[in-house]
Amino acid sequence: MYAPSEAARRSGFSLDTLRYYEKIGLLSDIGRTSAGRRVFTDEDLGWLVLFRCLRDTGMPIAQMCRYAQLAREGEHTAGERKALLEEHATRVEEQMRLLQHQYDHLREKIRFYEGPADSA
Amino acid sequence: MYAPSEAARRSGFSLDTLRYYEKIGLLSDIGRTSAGRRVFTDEDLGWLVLFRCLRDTGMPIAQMCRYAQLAREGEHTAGERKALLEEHATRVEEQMRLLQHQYDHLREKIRFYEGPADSA
DNA sequence: CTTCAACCTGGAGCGCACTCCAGGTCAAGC
DNA sequence: GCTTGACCTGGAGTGCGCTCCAGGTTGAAG
Repeated sequence: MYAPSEAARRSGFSLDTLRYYEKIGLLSDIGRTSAGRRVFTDEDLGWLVLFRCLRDTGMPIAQMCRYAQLAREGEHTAGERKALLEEHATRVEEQMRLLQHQYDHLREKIRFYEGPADSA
Repeated sequence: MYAPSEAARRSGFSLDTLRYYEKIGLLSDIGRTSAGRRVFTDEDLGWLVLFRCLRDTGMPIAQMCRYAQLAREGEHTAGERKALLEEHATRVEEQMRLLQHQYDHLREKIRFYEGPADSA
């Protein structure tokens, strides 16, 4: 059981972002104290860790919502969920290749500044 | 000498983006025909390739503007420009590490769907 | 000579993912 | 019992990087 600030700290999302994620239905069934304050469980934290992973790899929020929705629908959507993650992983691989490629370019550009004269 | 559409095709930026880059001063001194149409040189294309590289690696436009401004100021800013690129390269390395890390997480998550039962 | 696609301008609009704000509630420590 | 700070809500605002639009011009092809 974690207070909002603790959940924010552990997940790396801001308090506002946690509230936002609940508002748009990405997080659901977040517990509340009698006074209405949110209480995050370890399971909620697990979701947040997943969302962190998906966001850091560039998945749009709409797609995360879709994944979360599927998970709520039950075990029979496991195949679809897996497919969704695999498609995403493929896109991430593409992204990594591009990033590596452009990084190499960048390093080459920097080398121009080390050797002979250059401009631009 | 390239027409706008050709420059767009070769650089991977849209026509609107090329115009936008000129408007904000990222591109400057783009040639014009007597009728006012843009004419891109090989040097301009070289800049666009660099901008493509920097954008793809996540550099904010403001920083690219700063780099372009330095280049316009002359050879004596070479050190500063190099430093700017190196700092950026360092951030890109960080980004690559994070991406790889989260990609590994993602692959692990996918493996859960392959083996025993799982949810979430 | 007409047509049509490519181009021009200034400025408005958009999509995304938050982020901030005002005004209010509540719990714990002094 | 009062202060303080973490929390609540609904809704407005922000920053980034484009993207689109209206209304007009140009120039090569048929």
